[in-house]
Amino acid sequence: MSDTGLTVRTRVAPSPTGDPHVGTAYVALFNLAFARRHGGRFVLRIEDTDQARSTAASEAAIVASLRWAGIDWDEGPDIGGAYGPYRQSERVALYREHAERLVAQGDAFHCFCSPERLDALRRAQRERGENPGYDGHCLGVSEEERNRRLAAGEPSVIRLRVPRDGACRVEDRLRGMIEIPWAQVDMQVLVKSDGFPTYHLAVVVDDHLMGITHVLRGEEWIGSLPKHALLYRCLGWDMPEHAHLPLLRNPDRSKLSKRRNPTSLGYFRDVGYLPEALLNYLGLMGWSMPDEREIFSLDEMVEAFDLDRVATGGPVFDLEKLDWLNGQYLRGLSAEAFADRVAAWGLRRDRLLQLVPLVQSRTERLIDLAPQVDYLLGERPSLTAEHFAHRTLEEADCRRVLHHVLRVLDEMPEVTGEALLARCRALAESMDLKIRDFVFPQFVAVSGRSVALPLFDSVAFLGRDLARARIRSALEALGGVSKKEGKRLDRAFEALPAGPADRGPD
RNA sequence: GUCCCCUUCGUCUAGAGGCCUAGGACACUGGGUUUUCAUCCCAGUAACAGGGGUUCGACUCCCCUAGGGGACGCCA
Repeated sequence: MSDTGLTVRTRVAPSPTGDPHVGTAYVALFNLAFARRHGGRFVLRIEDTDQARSTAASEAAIVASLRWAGIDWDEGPDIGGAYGPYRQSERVALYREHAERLVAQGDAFHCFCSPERLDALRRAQRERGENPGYDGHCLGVSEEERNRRLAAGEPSVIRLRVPRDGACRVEDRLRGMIEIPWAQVDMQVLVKSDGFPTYHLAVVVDDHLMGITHVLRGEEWIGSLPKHALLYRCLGWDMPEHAHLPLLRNPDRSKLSKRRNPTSLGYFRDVGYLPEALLNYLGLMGWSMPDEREIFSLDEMVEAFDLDRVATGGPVFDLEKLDWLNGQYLRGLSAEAFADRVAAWGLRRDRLLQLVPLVQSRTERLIDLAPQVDYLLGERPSLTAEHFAHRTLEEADCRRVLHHVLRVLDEMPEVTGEALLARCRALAESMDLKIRDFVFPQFVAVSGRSVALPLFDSVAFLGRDLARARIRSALEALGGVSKKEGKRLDRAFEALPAGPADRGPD
């Protein structure tokens, strides 16, 4: 609060491990609005402490997407600031230093347990019906032994020492006092064996060092609150005020996920939502204007923002209302502005250039161009099961193919025509299908017809998210995939020789 | 399973004990304007999860139950 006399500082801290998520923009919006409202500063910090999954490409995409959405930060990895660096991989020494201090104080300890042991431990605990958690095995390691094993280069991590009795009480700005028994809190790893910190250590150290006064983050973090509170205490720091925002939900009320819905900011851009409409819509999720106005700009939201008006129930991310809102914005544009938006969206030269290799050889008169690319520049027709009638493939086969392709799409780090072709060739072969047949349901799903421009290039042009949405909707047209069938298909996919690579995060 | 969070129309929400015969928006239905369609305008259907308290009075406060969600990783 501004009444603390301190400058309000908030941050959003995405992890660069995948496509830019609409939830990131949502949390960023609230942090931004709160900071601006109180004349404070809003910071972008990149949490790239997972060396295996973080990529520079993802970071770049996130930065670009947030900017596209209209989110602006005062400090960040791309623009610098007084509290840098703003990329956690560049702050490792800092975490190390604090971790060592915690070890010296006896608040943390080295652990030499192998992943295999921990795995077996957790399995056994679950079998016994106990809560999985570290058993304190290395708590008994003497200082001499520890130093010897460390000197010998034995792999180790640093864990937080957590009290066993009592409960941790922390005030949440939105939900009031939250009390969690310490027995529920695991002895969390703070420093991994690669020397990198985990989220829990890094977030506390950075939020403190960067002068963050208010942490507005997703509800999913409530369970980690005790660890963070304990770290603040052990390090002798004041804890920033915490407010856990509700989680955006799928229509079935589970946490919004890319497996069930479009979640990538790129999707919203490619389909043609205006960033100001998207931001407005996100502002309607769990928050309302004092006068109940539903159409408002970012500036208007900033002016009126008040944490007391944040609701705690998880809002369903409902595309229908977003569509209406986007329509309001689109219709409100001048003819000039509208034309500019259309051009910037789909008729850019670079975008058109991507189309040329697909259409040039098939074109005799320019007027014939539009019908060829209709499904690439526009929505494809809606489908029914009849669209999938095929001389050899049954509906069940089509479902199987589409489901598996969806999995492939999820797993590919980058969707290119060539990569997709290679992947689908292998998949078709291991499913004992001719590529020609394998490709049929995809043509229908993606283009709405069985004959269209080259499939894989079409998918690449549309992009992962749009393609995913169309295949999902095709699957619906085929009667939908029940939870049970989904599991069965997942298993079938995983059993295929050309099956899965690593599945990405949501 | 354990812990935690949440619960107003199908959906987003207003409501901080009497102003509530529960308001608005999307969606839906009906009507009007319009060369079709859309826009736009008007009207309508539709909710306080259930049960106990507290109180003169509960959507609003407390408790229990139910339902939903999240977390239980060398991921964030």
